[in-house]
Order: sequence, then structure tokens, then C-alpha cells
Amino acid sequence: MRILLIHADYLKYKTREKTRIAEDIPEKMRKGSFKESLVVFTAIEKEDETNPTSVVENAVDEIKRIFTKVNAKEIVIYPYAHLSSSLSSPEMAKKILKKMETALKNEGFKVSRAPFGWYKAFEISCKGHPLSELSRTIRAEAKPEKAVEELESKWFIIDKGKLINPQDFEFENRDFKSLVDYELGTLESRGGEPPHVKLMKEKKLADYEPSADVGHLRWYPKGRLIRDLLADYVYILVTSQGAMPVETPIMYDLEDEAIRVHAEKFGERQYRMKNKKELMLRYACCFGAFRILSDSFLTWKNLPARVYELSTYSFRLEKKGEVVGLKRLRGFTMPDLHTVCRDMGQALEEFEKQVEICLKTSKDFNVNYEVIFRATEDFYEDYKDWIHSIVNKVNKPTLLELLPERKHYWIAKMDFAAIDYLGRPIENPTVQIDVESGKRFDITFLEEDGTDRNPIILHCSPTGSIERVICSLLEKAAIEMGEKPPMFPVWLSPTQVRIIAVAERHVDYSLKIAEKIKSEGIRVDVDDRAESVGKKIRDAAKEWIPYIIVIGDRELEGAEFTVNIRKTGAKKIMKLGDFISMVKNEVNGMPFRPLTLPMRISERINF
RNA sequence: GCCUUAGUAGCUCAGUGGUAGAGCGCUGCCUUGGUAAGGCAGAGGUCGGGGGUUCAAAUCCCCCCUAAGGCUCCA
Repeated sequence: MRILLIHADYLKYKTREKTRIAEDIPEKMRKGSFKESLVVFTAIEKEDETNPTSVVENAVDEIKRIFTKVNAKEIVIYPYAHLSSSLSSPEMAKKILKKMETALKNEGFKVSRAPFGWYKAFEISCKGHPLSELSRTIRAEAKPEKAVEELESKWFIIDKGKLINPQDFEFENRDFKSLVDYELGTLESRGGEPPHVKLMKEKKLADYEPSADVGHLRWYPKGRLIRDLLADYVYILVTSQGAMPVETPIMYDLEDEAIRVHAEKFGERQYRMKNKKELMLRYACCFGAFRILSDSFLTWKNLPARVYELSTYSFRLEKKGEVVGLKRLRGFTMPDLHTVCRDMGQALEEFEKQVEICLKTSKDFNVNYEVIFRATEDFYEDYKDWIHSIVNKVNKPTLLELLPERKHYWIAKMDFAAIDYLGRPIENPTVQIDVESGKRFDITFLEEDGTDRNPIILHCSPTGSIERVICSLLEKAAIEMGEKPPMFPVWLSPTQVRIIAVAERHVDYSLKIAEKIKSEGIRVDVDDRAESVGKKIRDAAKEWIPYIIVIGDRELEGAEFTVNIRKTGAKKIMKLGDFISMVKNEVNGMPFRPLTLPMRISERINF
């Protein structure tokens, strides 16, 4: 709180016009006139909201002290926003100002208060003696640190239906051991920059954007193409499961009680912005989805109801030192599926389906996930059999965390993590059972018996953030380097087929073949540069292109092509039709988008 | 956010007080080639930004920005 104290001969004010945040006042408060008074211009600040009682106490003490010193006759509290650039909410300000007034009255002072939120004309005559103008910053006393001991989680490994103490478990798999060590805080980190950072730049997918905030990336055409393909992938995946895509705003008004409470739980990691309103940038799609659901008329017949949004972007003000590459960003894109469930039975059924789609993404990306199931102890006791059946679906040892009590909005969740080159987990898909938000966001549905109920809500991101998916793919490639040629899955490769024209006279024919391949829904380009064949092969390999076809005199005459297949390193002589079928078979069922770069690579920008 | 380290051409880096460098990439020319770098030439720099010390600063000092590593944290 900031206050400016003026010892005045007189103060006169008159209300002119209301502002949006004006308090309702009785007629007699519309103007005021005071003599020999201590006028306290007051601005209530953001930080006062955390401990208003203590701020009021401290302010009252200070005002009392000065009042006695200057020997004034009465006190006037005058709201004056201009003393601070970090104001509290108007509601809180009104509350605190009134509390100050009451507290001072209770101590026997003659106190008046000018109305809050009005444009006022005023006239003041300052006495001009040394103590007649004073400014003070009032703070809440430092809150004694809460000595609440955090209850510790219990950790187990579920393997073939048995609970095993992690210390006694015999690990057969590097990734799972890394995950367990990381979660239990015993991971010995090898250190070093995760290799995907270099790769994302080298492959011209993405780069840091120094002119934005830390942790916001620029995406080049190839990276953008991969992002779009992944977005298409998740869209098809969730809509095939009955999800309804929506789109909601990226920023929310903190005056909304439910949003504020939900946001406070997220702590300091929010982006906030303030002009007329105080707004927060969303850190997930929950707000938008919940607002749609709470404004909808839901009945038991509608449930389960699945609402999907790809958050381009979600914002989290991660600590600077923690932001790295594609792994931890301040602006990222996350598929977010919310499922409204009638009761726990339905929630468990849906949870199971969502675990299945999370596992499917592992197959489609060809990325291994290790798995953690987290639940409160109560939930574990009540649903032990169900948990074990879910873990069975995963079909490998799974880490189990049991929380002594509910800390967050969920009572159970399953997290899937890829493991990076350095052995650290990249948290990707997740499914969570939320028992809190239904009530908090006033989401209700009409039950069969005619009563209104709050639903259970599942949160699910079937892939984790798009950036982290790409991160996992690059980290996996880095791990495989040396053993085999690193590459993306063919359906995600920006260029799927590169045609190399041996000499200039082969370019026209190369382009003709390329057009044919392109018309089959395959991304193809032509290296028409005046470079040696060796050089062009090398460059294509550096781009991790899955298939390379060289076209020279031989191909001009015959009907067969030599194809370099990256995955196996094989050189195969094929007819064009057979080649096209082979590629189509490889990308079968996966989304397709055309190449968004010039077909002739001599025309390309070197990003 | 804290501690440590770094920032020189588009990229990777050399240069420790005295004329701004190399390789790759780029542009042009020569070469028209058959499976992982053909040859020659040229362009390209506010040496991260600002301030200071000095006759003279990429180089020494201070502040800031950005990045990396570690710590801590991530419903």
C-alpha cells in the first residue's frame, strides 16, 4: 500500500462521474468538506492482497502516529490510484479501504472516506510545515514461513501385478531406470546440452527468437510442416474417439473468481498482462473448455462429452535457467482433451480408452515411453484392481507414486515420458482424473433423477506438447546416431523423396518424374544444382531424406530407377510404380500435407 | 531465479592492447559429372549492446542483453 499524508487547512471534494468500478454511495458522500484534517491519499497494491489484515493494521498504526504528531482534528481517507503502478483488484481495494476506515473509527478517531471509483474534483490547502507532506509504503509483515511438513509420497514399481520397492527392483531397461532414478531424485546426470537443440537448428526446423521472450521459438517451413502434421495427427486421433474440437481465447480475466483460484494454484509461472483489466495468458486449455462447459446445458445423456483444443499457444513463465530447446518452453502448443464424465465408473472407462490412445502415439512416432501412475492413497485403496488392470495394458514395469493426500486437482493420473539422450525424462502424454474443477467452474449436468450434479473431468494430452514430441524424435535420432542413420518417421519427413539430376540435361526429366510422384501425395523435390552427384547425395543425407533417386542418362533411356533407402542403407532398382507403392505403404494411414518449399532446391532460401 | 562459463562473417571457430582471420555456406566463372565435399575468384564484420581506462580496445574494467552448464523447480 502506498499512502501520501497531507496535513491540510481544508479539503473539499465533489464527485463528477462514475467509472466502471465505482462503489455505490449514499447521496451525502457525493461531496465533502473537512477542516484541519490529515488527508491520507491511498493506493492499494497487488501485494496487499496476500495479507490484507496485516496491511490494514500497519497502515492504521502509521496514520495514528502521524495524526498525533501533527495534531490534526480528523482523518480523511482518499482513494488515489496514481500512487502505484501495481494496483490490486478494485474489489480488494474497496474492502481494504473500508477496513481502514472502520479500524480507525474503532480507535475513536473522527474518520471520513472519499468514494472509490469516481472522478472527483478536489481542492486542498496544505499547511506546508515540515511534517505536512509525508509519503509511506506500507507492507504486510513478513508472514512466518509455514512450517507445514510436506508429507512424502511412497514409491513402488508395479511389475506383473506385484508391488516392488524400487531399491529391490532389477532393472533391465536403461530408460525405465533413468525415469525411476529421476523421480526419486537419485539420477546422476551426465550433464551437457541435450542434442536436440543443435539438431533443431541444423535441420532448419526451429530456432531461438532473441527478439521475443526467452522460450519462444521461430519455426522455419520444415519445422512448421512437421508441427502441422502432428496437429493433424492428434486431431484425427481424438475426433475418431468422439472428441469435439473447439477454440477458445488465450487470455482470461483474473476478476473471474474460478479462474483466479485455479490460476493461483499455478503460482508464479503465469504470464500476466495488464492494461485496463488484469489478464493472464492461459497455460493450458482448461479455462476455455470449462467456460464452454459451464455455460452449456448438459444432461446425463450427453456424457461422456469430449472437448478438444490444440493450444497454439500455451504460456508458462518457466524459470529462465530451466528453459531449454524444445524441451521446456515459455510458449508451447499442447493438445488438450477434456472429458466430462457422469461418475467415477464412466471416468475410469474413459481413462482406459485414453491410456490406449496415448500408447498408440508411442507406436506411431516410434518413440518409447516409460510410465508413471500417480494416485492418492485413498484412490489406490478404493480402485486397486482397476489400477492393476490399467498397468497391465501398458505391459511393462510401471512406477507408482502414492500421495498421502490430494495436493492438486487430480486424484489419479498416468504420465508417459520419453527418455532423452542424457537419460532425462521428457514428460509427454498424460491422463488425469480431476475431481475439483467441476464444482469450481460451476459445471453441472442434469442427472437421470432430475438433480444437478458436478461431473468428474478427465484431462488428457495424448501426445504431450507438439514441441516435446519433436524433441523426443530428435533425441531418439541422436541416441541412434552411430548405430544407424538417424531419421524422422517417413510420414513426418519434410522431404520424403529427393531426386538428384546428374547433369543439367537431366533436370527436365527429373521434374517430370517428381510431378508424377507429387501427384500421388508424396513430398518430393529435385536437386537441380550444378554440383557433383557425390555432393548432392551427401547433402540429401544431411537432411535425413528417406528416399533418394538419381536420374542420369541410364534413367532417361530405361524405365527403372535406383533408389537409396536410408532406413536400410540399401540401393534398390525399381519401377516408378513399385517405388510409389512402397512409399505409400510406409506412410499408410498417417496424415499428409504437401511440401511447402520450392520443388527445385536451387530456388530455396537458406534459412 | 542463483552460481559458473561463453558471445568475433549466415554457421563452426582462431585471434590477449597496435591493419579483422580460416573452413563451411553464399554469389560468379570453369567443370556436365553416376552415389557422403570437383576447381578458381568474389562479396560478406558497429568483434552481443552501452559506458569507462588508454595515444590506441575484439583484447583491460563496469553495467545490461542472449546462450550454455549446474542448482532448484515443473498441477
